Amino acid sequence: MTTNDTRETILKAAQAAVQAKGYNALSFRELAKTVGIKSASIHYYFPTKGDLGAELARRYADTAVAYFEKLIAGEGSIDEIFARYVAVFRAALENDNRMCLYGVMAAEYGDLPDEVRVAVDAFSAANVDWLVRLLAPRHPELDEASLRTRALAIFAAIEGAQLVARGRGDLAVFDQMVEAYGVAGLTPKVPSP
Amino acid sequence: MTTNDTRETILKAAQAAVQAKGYNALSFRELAKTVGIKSASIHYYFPTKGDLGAELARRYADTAVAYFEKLIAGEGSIDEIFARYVAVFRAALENDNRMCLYGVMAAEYGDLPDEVRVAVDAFSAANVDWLVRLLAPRHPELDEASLRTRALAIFAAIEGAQLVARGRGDLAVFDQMVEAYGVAGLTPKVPSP
DNA sequence: ATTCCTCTACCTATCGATAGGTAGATTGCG
DNA sequence: CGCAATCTACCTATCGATAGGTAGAGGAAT
Repeated sequence: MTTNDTRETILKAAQAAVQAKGYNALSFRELAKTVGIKSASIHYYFPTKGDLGAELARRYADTAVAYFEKLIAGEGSIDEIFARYVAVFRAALENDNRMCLYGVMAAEYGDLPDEVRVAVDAFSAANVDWLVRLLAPRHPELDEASLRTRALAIFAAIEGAQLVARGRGDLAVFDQMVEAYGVAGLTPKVPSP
Repeated sequence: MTTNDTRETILKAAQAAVQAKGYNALSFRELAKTVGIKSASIHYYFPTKGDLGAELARRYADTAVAYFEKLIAGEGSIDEIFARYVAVFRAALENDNRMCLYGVMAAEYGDLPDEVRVAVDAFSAANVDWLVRLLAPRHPELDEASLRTRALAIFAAIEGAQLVARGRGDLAVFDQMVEAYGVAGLTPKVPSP
């Protein structure tokens, strides 16, 4: 296993753990056990837990941004692209009822190292930017500020839907809320499958 | 200080801590320090951390329900009552950028003792029930199931707005999102102050 | 005298982090 | 080319701090 493989394995396992149980519940020992190395070796790659957390959040944001870019450059109507966007958040729930990394970390915001906070904030900013670009053509009547507010509201609503649906342990509940957002006119309407 | 006083003080301090940093970050030692007693004394009232957490969530839900009942029985239009409902969630942010106890705990759902989960779920259920009652007169066209979905979506959207606004550290952002929900037609319109 | 409450003193388990070492691959150089 | 120095990717062992939790002494109120 090369360096990058191990590093990557650590990050993947850490992300899964945080999405399932929160940043605070992430322990180097448990993480090491699932990766198959010793906890000291994790410190070799990530000197402190804050380093790992920040890298985790950065990577999560970067991956998302890259995927979102592909989405918006790809084909399909605004509704269809939005549906694929929502599907990303749905996928977290599909994955053993986990949450978006952002949502989990935002909930623990008051106990996060500064470096992690910065990366967490970057994720929400990236989502808003992207949503603004997606929605701008459909809302020529809105000025920049109103459009941003709308984008933020949409992002927040989806995060909230994920949070609530998780407690229910029912994906259908998430879908229903998303549909309700569309029906109400808050978000684009997600086309029925 | 009577027994009930101490118990109450512990609960209040614990709630504030959880709302700020999460359930996992709550420690008996720190809690004891802020209350002004020893951690062993907390165990006298709450044998385990799970007991404390569950009581915390139950009490939070009970207090909220009692207040919501007062709201819905009081005077004012649906819009005005809804505004007072939203104000409850806003108040958490006003209180040193804390979050709703439900939101924090829901984010840590995967790491919660069962007894705490039950109490957490009860809070969302209570909110949905209440919102259904509030909105029913305005939506005679919706059947029971659709109304419940709408109520759940509104609750989720508010929780999400709180989560996102917290990262921004800006109450105005929360207000803007709530207004956006109203403009879009997802929620009643919160009257301007 | 009993009950209630809080304390001291301690336990075990685990936390993040560090020190120091090692097998093996890589690199620099005479 | 061959050998030495260095680097990589781990390891074991341990640190001090802290987690939740417990036993039992002792003070205060009734």
